[in-house]
Amino acid sequence: MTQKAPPPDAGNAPDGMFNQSLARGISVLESFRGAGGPLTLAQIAARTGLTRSAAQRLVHTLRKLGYLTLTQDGHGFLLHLPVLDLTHDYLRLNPLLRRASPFLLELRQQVRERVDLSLFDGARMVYASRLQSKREAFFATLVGNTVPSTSTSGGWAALALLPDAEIDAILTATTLPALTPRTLTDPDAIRAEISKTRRDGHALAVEQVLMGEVAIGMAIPDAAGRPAGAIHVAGSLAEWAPEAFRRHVVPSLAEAVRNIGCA
Amino acid sequence: MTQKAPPPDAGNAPDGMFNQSLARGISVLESFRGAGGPLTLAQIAARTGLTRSAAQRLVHTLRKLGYLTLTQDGHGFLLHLPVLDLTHDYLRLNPLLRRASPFLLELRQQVRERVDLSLFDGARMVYASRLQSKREAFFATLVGNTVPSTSTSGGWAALALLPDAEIDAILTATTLPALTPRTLTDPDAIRAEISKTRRDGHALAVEQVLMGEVAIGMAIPDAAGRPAGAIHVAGSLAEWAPEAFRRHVVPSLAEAVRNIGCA
DNA sequence: GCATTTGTATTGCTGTCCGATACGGCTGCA
DNA sequence: TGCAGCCGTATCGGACAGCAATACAAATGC
Repeated sequence: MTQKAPPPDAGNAPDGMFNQSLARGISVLESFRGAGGPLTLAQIAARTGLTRSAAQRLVHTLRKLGYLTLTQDGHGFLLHLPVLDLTHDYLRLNPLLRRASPFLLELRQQVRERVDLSLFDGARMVYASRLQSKREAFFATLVGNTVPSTSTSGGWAALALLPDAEIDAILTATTLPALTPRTLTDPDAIRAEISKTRRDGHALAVEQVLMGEVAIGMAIPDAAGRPAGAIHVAGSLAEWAPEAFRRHVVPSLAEAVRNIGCA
Repeated sequence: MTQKAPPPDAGNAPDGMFNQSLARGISVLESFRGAGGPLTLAQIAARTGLTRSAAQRLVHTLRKLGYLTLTQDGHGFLLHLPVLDLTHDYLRLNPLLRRASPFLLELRQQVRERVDLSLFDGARMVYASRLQSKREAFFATLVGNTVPSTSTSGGWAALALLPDAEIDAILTATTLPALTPRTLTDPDAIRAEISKTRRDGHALAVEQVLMGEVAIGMAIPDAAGRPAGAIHVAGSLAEWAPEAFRRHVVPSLAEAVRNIGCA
């Protein structure tokens, strides 16, 4: 009976166990989301809604801990290396990655195309591992990069495991950005793709994220049957017709997913 | 007065601007370093040196913020997805990566071997970007993975930019693990490699991190001439004799480093 | 079925964090 | 040359947020 209803967070009840200082400090780290470069103290204060004083003290603390650094020209702060230590611990300990890693390598050798593993997080898929990358813009290859669940083969495959009500919630809550001219933005078109995915057991996406790219995704369920993440295999339309790519990839991909089992 | 002996912190000066709660919360995140799996509350408390109560409150807070999660079987806590958001922001904003990324891609196309960028952090090199990986153990390919500066071509190249006194400090402070049977662990042998690197402008490492691997590294200096990071190019000894690999890689690598300039 | 875990919840005291305010060093505009 | 507006930094008394001890339900393992 412990599982009451962890309040939807938004209107948070007075929580006597919540550490405000820690939350504020974390919000300083998060204030770099979407920033275009170093942030000054005033900018951090503005982005977090904190007092200049509070921001100052938290920045000071994070600096002593190594997580923030003053840029070399002294004109602002940036996230610093210890962040990557957390990254490594997260990736290293992630149960899905641990289970999937040997099979990802095997899959990569079989299909000889790019193999990615991304983690399901509602409206977005978060890249956790990219075994190879050829053509892409560099920053798209970075760990932690996200793409809308509605715009990738892996996302479709993950969404296909959810009940329709949840899919609708995601489709309506999110604005659907057109990453390419061919990206599907019509909710019904996306629902249709999810239906196809349910029928076929895998998703096929053509030029949804990047022009010239075809990708096939399959979801990895967790023990409860909900999507934990997905594996994509991506190829070039210059080398593959979509159907040929499907025939090339699906058998190995399906076997990999089967081997991984439930995460 | 109030500022007597804070906690048994590492003998640091009393710092009225230091936010203890934030530091403790971060230490909870860091407590997963080296963990073999999920941690229980008691383990977190033990690893951080916090009271059970304190650990509880901080874990509670980090959970509400999404950074920690209770494992599905309810038997411990793990780092969670928002960590990767910080990762992405860090990588995206890192000045060295921003400068280097186009040239890394170009270099990769020219040499057609694995190209890595790692960041210099004293005794260790931290992987920030791996453009391709063929043979390695999966977890060695993860972002945030570290290798001793003394055991890699990139590390040698970075150390070569430092004054000898600092090199000695690193060599004596660190225990030098033998990652392979051929890893150099004798400080003088490493000093000799650094000398060669200074003479040649690049480092060549054979089977220092992984058997069967040859790697060439060049350092990227910051504005002050200190090492900011290094680029490695790694190939297989099955395909390349070390000297042939050197001739193949060094011209393109040197050009890339020249183009990147000072970070 | 007792002993020891696990995660969770409550409470009164106190010491830590709060935020207004002030300072010195820059940059750039006049 | 000087003022205005940033920058990051430092200080200080008061109050409120976080502290640690303690208790509880549920799961685990003898």
